[in-house]
Order: sequence, then structure tokens, then C-alpha cells
Amino acid sequence: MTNRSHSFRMPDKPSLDGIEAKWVDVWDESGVYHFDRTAGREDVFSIDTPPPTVSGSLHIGHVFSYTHTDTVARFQRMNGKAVFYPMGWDDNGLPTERRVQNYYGVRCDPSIPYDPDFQPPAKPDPKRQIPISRRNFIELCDILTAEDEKVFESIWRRLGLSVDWRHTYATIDDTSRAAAQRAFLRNLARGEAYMAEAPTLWDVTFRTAVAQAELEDRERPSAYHKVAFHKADGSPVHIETTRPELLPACVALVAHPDDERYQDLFGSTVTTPVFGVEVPVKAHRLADPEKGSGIAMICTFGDTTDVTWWRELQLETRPIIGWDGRIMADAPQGLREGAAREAYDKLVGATVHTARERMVGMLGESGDLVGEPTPITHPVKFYEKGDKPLEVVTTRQWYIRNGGRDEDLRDELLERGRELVWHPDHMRQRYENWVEGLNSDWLISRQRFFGVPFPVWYPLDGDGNPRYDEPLVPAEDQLPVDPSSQAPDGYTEDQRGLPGGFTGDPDVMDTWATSSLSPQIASGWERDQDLFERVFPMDFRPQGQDIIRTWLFSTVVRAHLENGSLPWSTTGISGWILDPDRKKMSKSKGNVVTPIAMLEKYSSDAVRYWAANGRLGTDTALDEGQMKVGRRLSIKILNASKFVMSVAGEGAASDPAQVTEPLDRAMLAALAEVVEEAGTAFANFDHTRALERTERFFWDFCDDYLELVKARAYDTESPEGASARSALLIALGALHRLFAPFLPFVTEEVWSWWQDGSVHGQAWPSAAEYRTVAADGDPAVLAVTAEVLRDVRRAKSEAKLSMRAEVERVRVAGDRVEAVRSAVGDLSAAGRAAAIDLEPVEGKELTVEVTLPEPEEQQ
RNA sequence: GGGCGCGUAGCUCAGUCGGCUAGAGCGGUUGCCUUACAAGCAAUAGGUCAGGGGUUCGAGUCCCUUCGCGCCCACCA
Repeated sequence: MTNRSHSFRMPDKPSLDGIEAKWVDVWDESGVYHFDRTAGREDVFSIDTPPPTVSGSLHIGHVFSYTHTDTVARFQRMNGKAVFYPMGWDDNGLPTERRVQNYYGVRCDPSIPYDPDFQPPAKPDPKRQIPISRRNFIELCDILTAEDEKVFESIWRRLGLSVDWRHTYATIDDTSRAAAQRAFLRNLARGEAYMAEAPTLWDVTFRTAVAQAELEDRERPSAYHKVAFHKADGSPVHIETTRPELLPACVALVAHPDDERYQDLFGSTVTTPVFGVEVPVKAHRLADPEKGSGIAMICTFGDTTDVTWWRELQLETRPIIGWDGRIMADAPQGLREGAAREAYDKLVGATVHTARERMVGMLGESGDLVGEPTPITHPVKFYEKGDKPLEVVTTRQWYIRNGGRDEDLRDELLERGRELVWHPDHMRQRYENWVEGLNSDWLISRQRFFGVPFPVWYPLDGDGNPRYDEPLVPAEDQLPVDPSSQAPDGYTEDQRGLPGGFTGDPDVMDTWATSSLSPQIASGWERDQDLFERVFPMDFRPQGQDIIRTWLFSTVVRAHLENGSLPWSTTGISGWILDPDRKKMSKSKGNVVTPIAMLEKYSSDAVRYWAANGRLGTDTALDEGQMKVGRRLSIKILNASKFVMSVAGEGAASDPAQVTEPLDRAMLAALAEVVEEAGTAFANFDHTRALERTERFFWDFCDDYLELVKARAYDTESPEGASARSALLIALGALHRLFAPFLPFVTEEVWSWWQDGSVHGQAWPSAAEYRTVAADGDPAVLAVTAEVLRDVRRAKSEAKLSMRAEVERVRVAGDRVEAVRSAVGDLSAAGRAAAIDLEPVEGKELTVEVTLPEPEEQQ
């Protein structure tokens, strides 16, 4: 706080028009949001910004949560921290592939050679996608994502995010690929990553394996089919199944060991209907006597429970569903001859759906289908991005240990979850539920094209078979590598695919395998050690509640394994955006609102105001009404600032020593409280409370204090006038800074009318300083005086008079009248009251009696 | 089946350690061209704090319970 005199440069007609474009450019040139690389770790506040998926469209939900983070970033910056606020772009993986396919009308066919002259069709035909090579496809991905990133960046800038745009990354760029490959190689070296051939949940549309974290249940119609198996004597054993088409894949029946009905069957065999394959009857605790007939058929594989039974009971394997989701041409063992083969051949090549119909037909003919199928609906596992039910297919995949098969690691990760500070705290439950429910390690390989390739090759033996147990890996300084176009050390490219040569691992990593390293990637891990030491582990991870099990958990796993620490100390989980009908907004529901129109209609600050009113973890409805309020607040800040400056007059001082009047001191005492509360709230990631307190104070400041003191403030002769002017300017300087995290554009605008430099580079106001200026100031003086003023206004309003109407007399009585005594002059001026009587009465509530002139005297 | 959150004015929401007569904004109503702001200002009506029970001098707040809404996890014949 300085006691210098000010000059004012405010316009006659303040306006919000065009302030976004104006200040975005100024900020970019001045570098006010640049990270100070000389700051030590304790002076840094670092943010692990969620990299938005650039292939999707930005929607209002993004604006919501990114605004929350930005208000905290701006507070921390004003609070003296060097804020490390990078931005990432998630352009990895399936969403980009799909967008490129649709945008250009192409599809990737890895068997096609690269065409350096390829040009995408001018008019893409979505029904006839042109097959192109993997390299051509990836080039198109790069082109399109670069364009998408530009669009995103311009929206973020317009929203006023105080990102340091020199620090950006993309999840598919060289840095990220190198980091993902380096982390993987280290996981591999430490035994945390491993390859296994095992039954895997498989999406038949995308033809890729998917991880537990990417599953979701969907209710689907189905039907119980009651099917007869046969004992040796020909008598039937009835099972119920929703998947009769898997009958040729049946390897056993299973019932609960205590189930009375099946005791004599355990240890014996039965034959499958139609195919006549002999399968054992086994006992297992997971079989539920209540379900169906209490005895189930086990197939390889209908679901994950089948996998458990198959593994624990050491059953045979009869796979019948191929990677494309159709019944494979090769009949499984036991069905390769005779009638069984004949029946199986009727299913070959069919989709699951068709195979089911045919199987039901065959069961009907053989008389083994009992009664009609009973329709039910039941939950079925889907890949979250897919639209066909998942199958279970045996494939070779890479995994990273995540505690799914290891109690000790699981406990360590649960402990990390408890170490982490959560806002709101109850979100930790989601993490614990998830970690406690893990049933497998993290499957990170995907059979896709656009992604980070595994940095691994395999030697080929004399017959040309890969030696999976002897993977060849690059040195870290060679990263990133593409094993499909580069040869490993010791080999040359012409040995690719030949016996005695080598082959590259064909898969790419799950997108989370890269984004789980976002703190390391952004912090310069193994790339810029100086930066890394200043910002890692990071301070804050903002993110959505829907990706706790994926992004948050996997990031904790990677940092725990690689760095032996949490990746950040605090996480803030934002809520959903609901449309005005309180439905969750999502692309699939088609109720997504894009932010541009809102920003244009209400201004960026107004949209930010709406967002800032949503607390972390709380679902918030899209409410244009709040944006209108935000716009009104912004305009009010323009007008009130202009007014204070014009009242103060050119050359006015904001001199603490001049603040002598009790009413002015009362206002500053109240301000000190607000500054204190807002700062504390912000430090605790409670931006909503900080805004609410600031806003409350500001409206009271405008409605009451400003009205009370404006007459006095015009008086340039007396010390009382100087007291008001200094207090007004001191409060204005505080208000501009208190609002700056929320309304960066309008606060910068008004700041520029009377101060040098950016408001966003200023120190957060100090409660202690205002307390010192307020000295013996008692907030009650302002509060009670305002209360009396309100009574005067009410009297005029009820008499349907203008607020300008003269008042003959105001009589104030009660136990708090002394608080008003020092402000009688201001009260008289603001209320246009000729006389004000004060009557102290101990123990009596304040009463205000307003005497208005007779109506005829008003003429 | 296990767990989490929510339910306060017509609407959207605050309400911090249990403590004045339960608050705000929007919307409604009644007024006001008032020397910053009519995209403004002033005033005003509107409440069984989901229901029931309990603890307490005192409960929107703590405990039990019922109902409703939303979500997470697990199950998946």
C-alpha cells in the first residue's frame, strides 16, 4: 500500500466489449504468466493440468473445471508463488484415430506400404474409407491434431487461463513418447512390467484388448435358455445359460460344493448336447445354488468368471471366438470329427448373434432345449468406447503391476491414497473402492496404430518364431524408437521378419500408459533435471471424478514405482456439469453446450463467474442466469471503479495516514476480514468461498459505503473528505486484486486505469495492512449505519417516493445507536435527512422512525 | 451385495466447532430517470431446513431410522 497520489485514465463509457482480445495480447507480450525458473521448490506451485482430448470438442464442462484451477493458480501467483502451469494435449489413441477416419475418410491398413505422395480425398466418403498405410495414417493424425490444438489454445486464452504457453506438451510428441518408453523400460527392468499370454477382455469392433479400468456395465436384454446335458445313463442334467452359442466351447459344468442336488455328479462326466463332448462336473465355491438350476456350464470363455474357473480347476481350452468376434473356422479339440464337426461348421464365420440363433435351432432339433427361453435383462461388460459386448480372447499382452495380484503393492498404493490430500475429501473413497476391487494387473498393450509403440523387438528363431522370452530393448538415449521401422542394435533392417532376424513388437501402449506420466512429462523428467527438481512432485492435480480409477490411479502407480513418491500432494476433483434439466452433460446424450457462444454472449469473466460458483466435487447445472449475474458484476466493477476514481479526483492520494473517520476505518476493518477469509479459503482450494466473501463485501461497499461517503468524499477542503478518498482508493486497490483470480479481464482493465503493470502480477492484499490502517475501526459502525440507511430507504419506498426525497427527521433509538453517532453526517447526506436524533436505550433493539414531509410539501 | 454424496424459498445454491429472528442470487411483486451504473437502483413477499425418532439448555447442523435422487465398486449361469 503506497501513499502516493494517483492519476486516473478511465474512459467515459466503460465497456466489456473487446477486453478479452485486448488483454490476451498484452499478457502474451508481457509474459506475466511465465514460470520463474529461478524459484526453488518451496517457492513453486506446480499444476498437473489435465490434457484435454483435442480430437473431441471442447464443451462447457471443460470451461467449468479449468476455471477452478485457474482461480487457484492466479491466487497462488499473487500469493508469491512461482506458478508452474503447463498445458498438455491428449492426442493419443483411439479418439484421434476415429476422428482422422471420419475427417479424412480413410482407415489404417498396416499391410499397405507407405505412399509419400498420398493426399486425402477432398470429399471424404464415410461409407467408403480409403485404406492407407500406418505411416500415412499417423501423418494425418499429426496434421489434424496440430490444427485441433490451435483451436483449443485460442479458446483457453480467451477464457483467460493463466497458463505458461511456453510449457506445452502433446501425449504423442517425441518427448511424451520417449518418457512413456523410458518409464516402460524401467518398469520392465525392475520386473514391474511383464508379458503374458492369457484370456483377455477383447473388443471385437476395435479388435483390441481393453483394461479393467476401461470397462463399464450396460443393461442388455438377454434370455435364459434351459439346456439338457446328459449323464452316462442318458438322463439329463439341466443348466441355464444366456449364451447357448458357446456350447461348443464348453469345458465343464460347475456347482457349489455344498449343493445337495449335485453331490453324486461331482467327479463324473456328462456330455454336451448336439456336440456330444464329454466334460467333467466340478465343484467350486463361486457357483451360486440360487442361480438358474444351480449348475453352470463353463466355456472358454464367456466371461471373467469362466476364466477364474478355468484357471482354478485347470480345465481344457476350447476357444471358438476369434479376434473379429466371429466363430473361428478351426474347431476346438473334441469337435473336429463326425457329427460334432458337422454341427460346428454350421456356426463357423457367424457373429455371436447369428451363432446364437443357429445354436438354439440345433438344440431345438435335438430336443435338448427345454421350454422357451426366458427373457431377462442383465448387465453386460462393454469397453467404455465400444458398442458391442466384450468377448474374452486369449492373447499375448503387456501388463504393469498395479496391486491387482499383489497384496503388498496394493497396500502401498492404498497408503498413497491416504497420503494424498483430496478436495473434496470423500473422493478418496472412490480411489479406495477401486484399488480394493482390482482383480488383475494393468493391461497396457493395445492392438492399435496411433499410439506409443512398445520399445521392444524379438529375435526370430530358425523357424521364424519370435523369442518372446528374450526381448531386445534400446538404450534410453535412443528413445523414442519405432520398432516397426527401426532395427534393434546388432541387426539391420533387411533382417526384419526373417528366420534368425528380428521382429518389432506390433502393439502400442494404452493411452493411460502415457498420460499416467503427465507429471513427469511436464516436469522435464530425465530431460531437464533442473526444472524437474523445482516442480516435482507437483502441488496440484485437478481432474474429473470419472477418471479416478484411470488417470489418477495410474499416475499414482507410475510415480510410486518410478519416483517412490506421490506425483502431487493434493488433488481437486471437479463435479459434473448438468444441463438445465439436471442431466449429466455428455456427448452421447447430445446435450453438450459449446463454450464459444457463451463467452461471446456474456463475456469470459461472466462465464468464469458462473464456473467459479461451483465447488469442487459438486455437480453444477449450466445456468445462464449466473452468467448474466457475472456480467452484471463485471459491469458493476467497471462503473464503481470509474466512480471512485472520479470522486477521488485527479491527484488523489491513497494515504493510510489520512484515514481518520470511524466509518472509513469500519469499512477497512471489514475489508481486512474479507481479505483474510478469502486468502484462507483459496489456500484451502475453496475458491467458491473466496468469491462469495469478496462479492458480498463488494455489493455492500457499493450499496452502502459508497452512498454514505460520496458527499463527504467530494469535499476537498476537509480532512474528513481526504479520509473518505483515501479509504475509497485503498479499498478499490484491494477489490481489484480480490476479484482478479475470478474476473481477470475486467480487473486488469480497471487496474490499468490507475496502476502500472498487471494486476495479475501483484501481491495478494494483506489483511494485516488493512487492520493497521483501520486501527480502532469497528465494523459495527458501518453495519449499523447501513441498517439505518436501509430503514430510511424503506420509508421512502413505501411512500412511493424517489430516493432523492427529503426527510424531515430520523429518530434512531436502541442500544446500538452509539455506533451511528460518528457517521451522522454521512447518514444525513445519503438519506437527505434534515435532522437525525439518537436516543441510546440500554437493552433495546434498534428502532428507526422516519418522518417524511406531508405530501403537499413535496410538490 | 458393499460404499459415497445429496435433499434448505418457485429455481440455483450458501449455511465453517451445535449458539441471535435460517441467508444470498435469480425469478415474482411494488416503486424510483437517483450527478457511477435503467444491461441500473431501492424496497418487499416467499421456509414444516425430505419424513419420523433421539441426544442437548439449545439441532438445518450430531446420532438412529424411513423415503427420494445421483454416483462409485462388486456380482454377471
